[in-house]
Amino acid sequence: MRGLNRVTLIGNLGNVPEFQALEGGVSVAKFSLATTETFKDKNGQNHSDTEWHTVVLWRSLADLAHQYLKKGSSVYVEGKLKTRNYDVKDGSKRYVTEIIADQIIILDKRTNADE
Amino acid sequence: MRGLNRVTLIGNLGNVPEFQALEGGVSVAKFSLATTETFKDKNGQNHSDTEWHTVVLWRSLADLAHQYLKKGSSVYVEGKLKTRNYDVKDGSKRYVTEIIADQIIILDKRTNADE
Amino acid sequence: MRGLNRVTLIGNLGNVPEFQALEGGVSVAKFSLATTETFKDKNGQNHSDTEWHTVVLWRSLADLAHQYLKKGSSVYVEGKLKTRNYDVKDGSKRYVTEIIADQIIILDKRTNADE
Amino acid sequence: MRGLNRVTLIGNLGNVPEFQALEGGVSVAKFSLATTETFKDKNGQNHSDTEWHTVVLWRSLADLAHQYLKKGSSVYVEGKLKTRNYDVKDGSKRYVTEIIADQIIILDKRTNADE
DNA sequence: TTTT
DNA sequence: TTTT
Repeated sequence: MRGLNRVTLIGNLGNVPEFQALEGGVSVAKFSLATTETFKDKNGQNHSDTEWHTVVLWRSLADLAHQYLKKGSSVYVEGKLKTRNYDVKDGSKRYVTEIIADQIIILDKRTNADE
Repeated sequence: MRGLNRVTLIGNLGNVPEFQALEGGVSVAKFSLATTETFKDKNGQNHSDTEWHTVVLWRSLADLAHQYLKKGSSVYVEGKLKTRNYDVKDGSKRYVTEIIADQIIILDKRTNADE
Repeated sequence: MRGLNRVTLIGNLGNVPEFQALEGGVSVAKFSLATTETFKDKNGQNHSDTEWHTVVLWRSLADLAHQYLKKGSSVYVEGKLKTRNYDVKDGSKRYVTEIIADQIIILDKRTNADE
Repeated sequence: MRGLNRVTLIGNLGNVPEFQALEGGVSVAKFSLATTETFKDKNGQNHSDTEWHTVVLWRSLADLAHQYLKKGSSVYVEGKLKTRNYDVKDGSKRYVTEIIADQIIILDKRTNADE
């Protein structure tokens, strides 16, 4: 291994995972994950800051997400950053950064995959 | 703490850090970091995949980067993901995801900050 | 920063946190944390492996643990490894490795510190 | 995945890796790794604190360590904590906590495995 | 026992 | 000693 590209998140899903079964039996899922940070400002006031992440899961992780995660679920996600580009009509390019998951831990009791 | 938003990278700088001393004595630096992953495909062929990240550093970390990092430097970066949006002339919005560093370790002997 | 010493755990408490208010207003807490790994063996059988860790918390983290964590609580712990030695009656030394926490996230809804 | 048990270290080897080829073609290596933390005390004095870790590597990671790491090498190690016990002559037990590596990145230019 |  |  020569480089390291790792992301770890704990947060809540902003939507039901979008799930697709691709040709060849491969499945993909995608969801938005909110991570919230709380902090006190210099005046001692509590604030919170929410950051939204796009999480992409493949194969068995996609199936797991599809089966057990719902809007609001709490989850630990581990993966890597990947920036994709796509073309837009006007001929320019757009970039989007996603987290390709390689591990998840479902943190809600009720929706837990081991039940 | 309620959420977790952490990125850890080991890679090489693609450029000299851009450095700015803002009003009020605050400094910022920004650089591109390449993380390279090597893997064998199903035919046993070696491949490598490079991902580019935008790393932003504030205050003393910006100063450290400015002083000790150069193009090609090897560095460990720890921070959090932040997606900013900005307006474009045509009235639409663009999004860019950056890593806001909160720790770095310089991994090159010759440029080491502790020398 | 020149070195990195970081541990991240998600698991369940094996006991109520032991809590002590030391002289000078400093508090300490300590608990055992079980992390469970599940895996399939070569015959496809499911197995699980539990590892026990000693987690030590100081000051406000100790207070938080004391107030919100109980036996069985699910928690994310981030900290560093520290090996202490102590003398035994026979004149020899014993070593014990602990995780000194610097962040925790309480993962149970019901005992959540933010409620 | 239900639990998380992860350690990440950046430090220097205190010794040449001890290497063993076990029966059945499996290899193991073991080394001590020093992680050094530097900090300023309340009087502004610089201090450093070194922690020693026992790192165990199996199979291809053992071979890699054997071939490329030497005393003083700088390395990134990722793995999990495992506490083993062993019996002592007087009938009591001793415990030792080790890091079982599952990834390493060699950080010295000269000894780099990719050269 | 390492490194800067 | 925990949890699913």
